[in-house]
Amino acid sequence: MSSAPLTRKEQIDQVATSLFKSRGFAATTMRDLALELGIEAGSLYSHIKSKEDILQRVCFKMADEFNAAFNEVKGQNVPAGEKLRLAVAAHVRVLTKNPPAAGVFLNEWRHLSEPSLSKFHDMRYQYEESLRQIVRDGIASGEFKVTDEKFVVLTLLSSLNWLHMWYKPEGKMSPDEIAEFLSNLLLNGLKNF
Amino acid sequence: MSSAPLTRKEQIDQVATSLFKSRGFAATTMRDLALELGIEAGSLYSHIKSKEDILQRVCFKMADEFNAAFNEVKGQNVPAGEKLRLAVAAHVRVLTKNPPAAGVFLNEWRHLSEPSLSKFHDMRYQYEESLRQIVRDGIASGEFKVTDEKFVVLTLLSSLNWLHMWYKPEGKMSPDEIAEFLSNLLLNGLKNF
DNA sequence: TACGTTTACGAACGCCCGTTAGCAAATTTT
DNA sequence: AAAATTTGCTAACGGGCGTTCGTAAACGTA
Repeated sequence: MSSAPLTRKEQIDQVATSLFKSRGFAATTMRDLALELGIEAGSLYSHIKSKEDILQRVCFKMADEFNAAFNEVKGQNVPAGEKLRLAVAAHVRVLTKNPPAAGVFLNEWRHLSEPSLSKFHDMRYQYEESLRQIVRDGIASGEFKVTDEKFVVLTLLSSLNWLHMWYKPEGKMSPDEIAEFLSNLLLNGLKNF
Repeated sequence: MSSAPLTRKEQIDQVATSLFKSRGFAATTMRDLALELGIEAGSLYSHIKSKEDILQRVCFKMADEFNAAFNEVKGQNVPAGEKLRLAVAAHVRVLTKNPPAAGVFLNEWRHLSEPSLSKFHDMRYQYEESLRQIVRDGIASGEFKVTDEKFVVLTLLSSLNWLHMWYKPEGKMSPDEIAEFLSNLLLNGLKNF
């Protein structure tokens, strides 16, 4: 359970991520960040290219993790309901593994500049589209009674993506239990939970 | 259907709200705002006290609207499921009546400074607590099978509060239809919609 | 016509921002 | 031990920020 030794650059990314999440990207200054690390602001530039450089690294690293987790689900040959359950679990697992990075990924991506911003948009669209496909399959097979798969996926992601706001690793529910709870709630509803 | 003539101050609030929502509070400059209004930055201060002054007005005005809409639901003597349905409808109605203001209320409140920030936190806690009470009543009466009312309310609000991100007044669904869709999804689930 | 109010201008203020440059320790590699 | 690399400092840059100030048109009202 020992953590690998972080390079200075990784330390910077990590501390910046936590500041970006709690104060926002725009409201976090390089001097704040340096102070947190016990060095001077100018010293940061021995390790990083720019402030946005950090943001890009965090955002695309998280995007990769979401995709990797989801790709393991995609291939499986199971009913839509079960596949959605697995997708939710994968999503929750990534979200809870690194809540600060998840927060930056979800809320601060809009401070990316082009062409990173467009690339980010594209990746997110693909991810959502894959989820919509699962819901469409469930509708086609009669498993889901709903008709508007866009609306369903938006609601699904919305309810998942606030998790990082209140999730605490030391809380009483594990990521898997959270995933199960959310799956049940969304698939069966409050009345038939 | 004619709109009342806006005072200059109300115009400023309105334009600022839309900028705060699309660019964020911190990334919106007074010079941006002035440009949008066709005046100089200094001229703004003939009408407003400060940049945060605008933010406060938007946030607390929205908070009042949420409370007002919810208070009409609170008093009604109906089963928990029905009451939750009404609360969702009320919430959606406020959310969709002014999406930019809703966006600022939901995402930019953290740029409030004390004591406004604490006041805001308190109001939101009260709102959430009222929702939790409905869920608790539903659990006590056996109407809801779930056990963790905190989790339920967090998920409920999460799925509602992203509405402003994609809702367009000219879209094919009315606020009431959206409310009904969301209520069904949350109460009955994807499988029994 | 005179007067108070509303609305706006344009310049400037003090401050903070991201970033750069040149230099010097410290650390690692050879 | 020498060389190369990593890490950090101090000082400063150009620029943008929210805001203030004194002034002046424009406007509604008497």
